[in-house]
Amino acid sequence: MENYQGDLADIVRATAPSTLHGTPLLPDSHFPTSPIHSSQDFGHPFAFNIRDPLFPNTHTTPPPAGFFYNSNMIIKPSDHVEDTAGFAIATTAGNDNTATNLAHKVVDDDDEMNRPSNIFSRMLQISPIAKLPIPPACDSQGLAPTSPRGFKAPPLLLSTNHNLNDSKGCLMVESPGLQISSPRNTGIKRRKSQAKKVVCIPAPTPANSRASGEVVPSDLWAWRKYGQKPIKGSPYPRGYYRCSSSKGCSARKQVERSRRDPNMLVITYTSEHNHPWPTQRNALAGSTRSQASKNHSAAKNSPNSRAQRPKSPKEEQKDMSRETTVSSSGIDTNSASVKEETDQEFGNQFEMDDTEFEVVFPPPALSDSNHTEDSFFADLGEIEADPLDLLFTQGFPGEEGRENKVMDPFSFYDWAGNNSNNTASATTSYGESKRDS
DNA sequence: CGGTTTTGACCAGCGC
DNA sequence: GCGCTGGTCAAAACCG
Repeated sequence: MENYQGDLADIVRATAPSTLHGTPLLPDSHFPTSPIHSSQDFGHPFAFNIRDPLFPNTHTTPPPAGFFYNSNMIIKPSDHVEDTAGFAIATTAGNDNTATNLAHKVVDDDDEMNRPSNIFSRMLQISPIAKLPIPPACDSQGLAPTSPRGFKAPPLLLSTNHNLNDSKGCLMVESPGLQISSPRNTGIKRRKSQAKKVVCIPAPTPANSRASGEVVPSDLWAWRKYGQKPIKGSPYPRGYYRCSSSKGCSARKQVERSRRDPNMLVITYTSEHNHPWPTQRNALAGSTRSQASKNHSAAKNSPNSRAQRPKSPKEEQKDMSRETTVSSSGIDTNSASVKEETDQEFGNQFEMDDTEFEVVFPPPALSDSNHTEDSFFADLGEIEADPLDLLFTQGFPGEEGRENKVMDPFSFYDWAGNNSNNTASATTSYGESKRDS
């Protein structure tokens, strides 16, 4: 998989779970042996003729399974998709990337569709024909139906704005309960239409959250936070990150919690990386602040202030604690619940223009986490036994600091930044030099 | 010292 | 044109 790169790869690499139901996630050949890719590999994430970390299926070479890549995020016009999706990813695209095209391209490889999924693979899926009750999911605002399991929500509409004949073309998911990015539907951003990818993922554990309660899902890209804003209608602020792996890289992402389901994160990727994804995170300065120190810092440095901090760090922490149940191993058992319960697929039909699609979401994280915990950890056992575990215990070539560290299957959310056990921070510490000062 | 995060200020898009 | 809102800038603080 020397050809793929990007967020997915990052996550795949950082994600230990490699089996589900005892099935290997992917052939070894699907795993990258090197994080370094040819220059052609780091093109526009939204172009379908090049390798897109979030849309591996659009490429001729089978992408590595797992997470985004694992076909898990599938938009498929008519075929029934049995595979499970990792996350819902809505992509805005330019020119020929109509939703339909997108859909067809995305599902080009049926093998990918049927590839077994990983532990996260069922968190949120898009598949064609399920006729199931819709579980909580994210919209562009991270809105998720708060309905209990079995709740039947209105159909989702995934459509393309055909009024835009250029890069403004947007893939939209429209629904009272789900809605993914749109130029005019200004949930994420309303400025110049920009290619975006919206990804919903389960929120990282509090261990991976910042003192403010902000969670920082991470990938191999190095992100530097450059801003945070309170979002109207949402109790959670949105964090703004830009790629710090390379000077001049315009890749950015926005991270915010789902309003209705705080356990879900909505990550919006904009622009593209113009460089290979980093082989290592070399800069630790400012990036390895321990949670404790962060808490301290936060407490010390956050005297005020504006709505960016709707709650004090402590309050946020409390909230986080309430929102997620963390096992002694630091694993978010709510996520575990999701993982476990997603065995029952929930679907929701939507359409993309004249093509019908279906989004399958994970079931809500139920309160009876105890119920799921056992099975979850049972699955962890599987994970640990998986050969791919090597990838996460020994790391990849060139990944100093990761070797010999058994990664929390959820730790991919933050490879280090906020977890002192890890040495690198996905949201920190890479190449971009400080603004000349 | 070089990197990050924090956060107040500013800018720009959009609706009215 | 104005106000609202989201996105970005950049100085200061912080960390290893």
